[in-house]
Amino acid sequence: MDIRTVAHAAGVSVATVSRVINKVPSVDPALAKKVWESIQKLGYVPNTQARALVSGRSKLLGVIISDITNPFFPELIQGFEDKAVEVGYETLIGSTNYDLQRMEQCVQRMLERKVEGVAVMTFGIEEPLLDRLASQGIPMVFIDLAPKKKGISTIRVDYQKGIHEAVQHLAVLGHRRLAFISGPDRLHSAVARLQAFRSAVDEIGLRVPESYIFHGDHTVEGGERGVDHLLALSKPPTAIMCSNDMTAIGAMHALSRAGLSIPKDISLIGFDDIRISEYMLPPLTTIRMSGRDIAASAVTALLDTSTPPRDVETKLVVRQTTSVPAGTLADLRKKSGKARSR
Amino acid sequence: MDIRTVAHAAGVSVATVSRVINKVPSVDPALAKKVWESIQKLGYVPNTQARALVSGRSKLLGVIISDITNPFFPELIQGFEDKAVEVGYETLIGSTNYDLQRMEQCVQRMLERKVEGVAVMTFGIEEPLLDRLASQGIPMVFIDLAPKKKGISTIRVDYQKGIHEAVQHLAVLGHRRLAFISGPDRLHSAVARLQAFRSAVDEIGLRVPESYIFHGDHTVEGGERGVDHLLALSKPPTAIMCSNDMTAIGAMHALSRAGLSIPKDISLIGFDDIRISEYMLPPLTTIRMSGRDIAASAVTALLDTSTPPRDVETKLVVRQTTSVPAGTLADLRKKSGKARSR
DNA sequence: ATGAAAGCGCTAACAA
DNA sequence: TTGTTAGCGCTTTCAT
Repeated sequence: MDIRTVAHAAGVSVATVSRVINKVPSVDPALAKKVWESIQKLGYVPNTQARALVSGRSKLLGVIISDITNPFFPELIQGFEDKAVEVGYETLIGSTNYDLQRMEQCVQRMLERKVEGVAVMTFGIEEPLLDRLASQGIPMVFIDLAPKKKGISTIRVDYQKGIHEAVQHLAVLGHRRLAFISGPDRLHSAVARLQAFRSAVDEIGLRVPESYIFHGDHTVEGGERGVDHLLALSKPPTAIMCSNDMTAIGAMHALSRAGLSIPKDISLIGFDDIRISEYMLPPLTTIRMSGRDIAASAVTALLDTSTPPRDVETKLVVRQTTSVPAGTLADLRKKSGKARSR
Repeated sequence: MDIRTVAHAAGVSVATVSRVINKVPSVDPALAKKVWESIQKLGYVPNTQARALVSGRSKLLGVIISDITNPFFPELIQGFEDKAVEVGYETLIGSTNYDLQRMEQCVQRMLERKVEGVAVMTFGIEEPLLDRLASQGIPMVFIDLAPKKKGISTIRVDYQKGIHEAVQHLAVLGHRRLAFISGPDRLHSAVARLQAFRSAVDEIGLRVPESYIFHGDHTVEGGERGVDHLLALSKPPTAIMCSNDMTAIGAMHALSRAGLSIPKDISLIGFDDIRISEYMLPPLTTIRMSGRDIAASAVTALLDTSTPPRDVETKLVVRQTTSVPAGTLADLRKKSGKARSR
């Protein structure tokens, strides 16, 4: 069952069938109709491999992510896939699991399948792997960090804005002891978030002791460990910002395990605004960065290497994990003589 | 840069290069070494499309899921992919978004890419689509529901066990008014869960009024609506079981919005045990069904059509969203004269 | 053990 | 507008 079968059934040449399938305008509508009918009747499905082989176009786009289990990535993938399908492409997903060897496998697979572009949405990539991609002239797109090579574009995320808003928000509430649970250092976007935090804090004249910066790993476990560390300090922070929502969720868990209530005893802010955050109890205040936007930008960038992708913004979404610091409340209580506020 | 280039560089024929790549044992080790060196030096990558075209084997397995945004599915995909890579296959993911048209597109894509098997991990599939797959002799695997055709296998999930345990657990705590927020009716696995609930409840001689059965849709929103409905009843339930964890999470949210505390005022049990459930506040009591197990089973079933896949079990994981019903507590309080228990 | 050559199913250049 | 035909890069007989 191939294109010849259809050609024969419709009484035309294979070239005509090919033209019909590819919607080449020059074909006689009557003939086209006949061909479509044969296709329908025979249940013919063109063989993508053959098409790709001869045309040199795989119609395949790769995305490399680190951990499909972090809800941020499915959202991103969904956005990527939606956009890709929209422009007639398919998506090859590679999940590295933060493992270098798997990353290598991913790249190899992408190469073998002759993808027409790959979006690297993970902690950097080894130089040699990158070169292999680059040497095949495959367009690439990165988040934040962009090795300066042609064919490589970067989606810049304005971490500053959202993080600045968050720090302001905390400062206005009266917090002076702000901590930060960061992501893995090798992950550029994590480093950028930490930097943004540092500069935002600087700006309002606050000093953050190094012990208030905990190096996590963007997992719930990292968040838990971060809180354990922070709580063990002689003077714990009154507010914690996290490098991503998964970390914040882990933090909530550890905080609650420690018998602390959020936001009464301690304020918490996440980053990403994954869908589940809104449904945490209490709903998580976080900084929104749209995975879908990033993904859509990525697809566009891969297909049109000439126009640089537009930046992605971040912004604070205030929900219910932030309030005035415990001390303030205690003072208020004493002053007003009420046993319980609220 | 193709197989000929390598052949030339190594001073052998293309056939030999092909044999080396495919590890055909008959090749002279010395020659093989030379070929590998050339491959290395040239950075040659075999073209999958060409290989697939000539060999008729795409080394591609498809998974169709309904909603990549529901954390259960990424976990499943991860399991599928891990297993697939292990046996030398790649994964083509199709997300239908509960949309029939997208389901059709998915099937079409799978057909075009000549997948060697597809796992349908979503609410059924339209008969004609199934026939298209079947007519190409593509092995399929389903969860629960198995259209009786050859080449189609089924992974049976023992919903009974876990749900039975859950109902028992609730009954032992003293709950008599059990409600259920189900999933979409067209989704067979959802219907099976509801049935298991009904039979488990029957077994302990409880009667569940129809108003206690809310038809949700496996999303957080569905869970919220379910709770809204249940709370509006003149005699609301004291415990709610949900057809999946996302529903339970939505329910937690709505309950908390209504000012009810979990599990003091109402007990809640989910289904799936997605990773985030453990991190909810309070941690969600739920019924575990391993997506990874299902996925691994699915891959095995697709590659070996003769051996039927083994069943997947479910089991209750007690965390902190269940306790004695509010009434009981109130009685206890009165009797003991304490203002607050705990 | 190795090589020569015939396609796999399709597209695209060229001819008619 | 339609048809003929030469490959795309590879695997796999069939010879050697």
